Amino acid sequence: MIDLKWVRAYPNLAKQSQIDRQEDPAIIDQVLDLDTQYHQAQTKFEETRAEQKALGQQIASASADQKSQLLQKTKALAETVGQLKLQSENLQAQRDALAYEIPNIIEAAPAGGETDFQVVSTYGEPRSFDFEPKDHLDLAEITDTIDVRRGAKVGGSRFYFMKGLGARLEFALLNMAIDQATQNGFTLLNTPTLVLPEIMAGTGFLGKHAAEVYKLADPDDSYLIGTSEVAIAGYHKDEILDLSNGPLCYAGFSTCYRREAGSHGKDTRGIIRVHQFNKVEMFAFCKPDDSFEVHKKMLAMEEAMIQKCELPYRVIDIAAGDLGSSAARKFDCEAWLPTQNRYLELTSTSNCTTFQARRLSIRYKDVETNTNPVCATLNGTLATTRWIVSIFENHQNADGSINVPAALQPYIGVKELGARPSINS
RNA sequence: GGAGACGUGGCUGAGCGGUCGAAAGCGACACCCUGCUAAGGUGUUGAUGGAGUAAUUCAUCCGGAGGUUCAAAUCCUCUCGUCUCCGCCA
Repeated sequence: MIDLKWVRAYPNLAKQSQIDRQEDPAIIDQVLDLDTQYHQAQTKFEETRAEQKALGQQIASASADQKSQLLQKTKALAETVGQLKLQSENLQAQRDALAYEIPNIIEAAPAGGETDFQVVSTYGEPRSFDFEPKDHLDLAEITDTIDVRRGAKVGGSRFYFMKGLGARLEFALLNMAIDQATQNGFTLLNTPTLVLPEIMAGTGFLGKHAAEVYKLADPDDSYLIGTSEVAIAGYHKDEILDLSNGPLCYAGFSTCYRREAGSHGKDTRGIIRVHQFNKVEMFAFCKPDDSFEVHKKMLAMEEAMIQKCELPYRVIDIAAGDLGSSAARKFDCEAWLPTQNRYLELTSTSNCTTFQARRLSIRYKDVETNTNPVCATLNGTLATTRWIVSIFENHQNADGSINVPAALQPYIGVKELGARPSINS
């Protein structure tokens, strides 16, 4: 949720943020109007309630004949108090419901929609092949490392089996990510993959993108997480954190589930877009002022990982209109995909500023001012199953075998994923 | 899944329906004393929201949600969580 105090102070900036996001700016005035109404109602309630309490005190020490008089008075007052309370609560609920719909205030992101991103940097050159490169699915069949057909038989479309060295490569990648995260001071967390509704709502995934999330059927009301970001954000729900030693950084490992509801026909081949995958995700809780620096660090760690995998890539600054509701700013790393002649998103790191923490009531102890301000949260991908697509395509050989990047070799124990003799011959 | 116990402030732990935002202890912080260390003394010490330049002041919060009452941490109902025993089981 956005900071209503801030919106009250800077309504025009809030409106500009909405415009940059290509959203309706009128909602700002609407929410401020409800906020004013709520405060008026609340004040009225508090005054009346104070009166009621004062009278109540008198009753305790009143003599018998005074008592019955006072009781009559307070009974009537109690009813008024009840009504005023109800009015105030209704207005508050209305205000909050509206405020919940407002996405985070953007932070220096380029204005515009999906195609208005800015390229921040590029690294490496797309490899030129002296043979016709195969796509990751053909390579998967040749090396017998990913079984999409049987995945569909068992789990339906967009499911797959990682097999043999393919499965090993996945673990290798994730383990390398875990090592890098740990070496950078991130604490490893293996998280729940089912979470309660309030956790899902708190991270901002139940707004407009609720259709992307799996929900369990009736007697159970939990959700399957689409990223461990959800679980880690919830990890410190309702807590006051000690950030005196710097940001609290976690690396969450989890399986992730996505319905991919709005993406029929997109990336249908292979494992680029699937319902289930594994991911190591970075997550940080920090002071809002530190969030920009932490954001840079996460981006740098993502780039280091991709470089270890020896993939050509670029970094883009996502445009405001393409940001999720929680993010104030987002950088994606996209690796080159030779057979599609385009870049494919491998990582994404968002600064959610105080948006998630406010919803989840996560604060930190500020010893200087002796207050507990809301903290900022950030997240960033460190490695996923999807990276294998890019590794396959960029490191393939003419016979369909795949070279394992040097940095990954210690984790998997082989230098290449060999072509199957039956297909090779 | 069945039976029972419990859920209070950073922690431990009291709390008759009104004077309880809540005793006490610990911890933390400040100051004092003591020639180091250690110990001792005194005081301060919850959060959120509103009003005020401010001192201050009002309201709300005792797992959560309802209810009874003029008044609820205290009574009632439901719910969640923790622990113990049993059943089942990776």
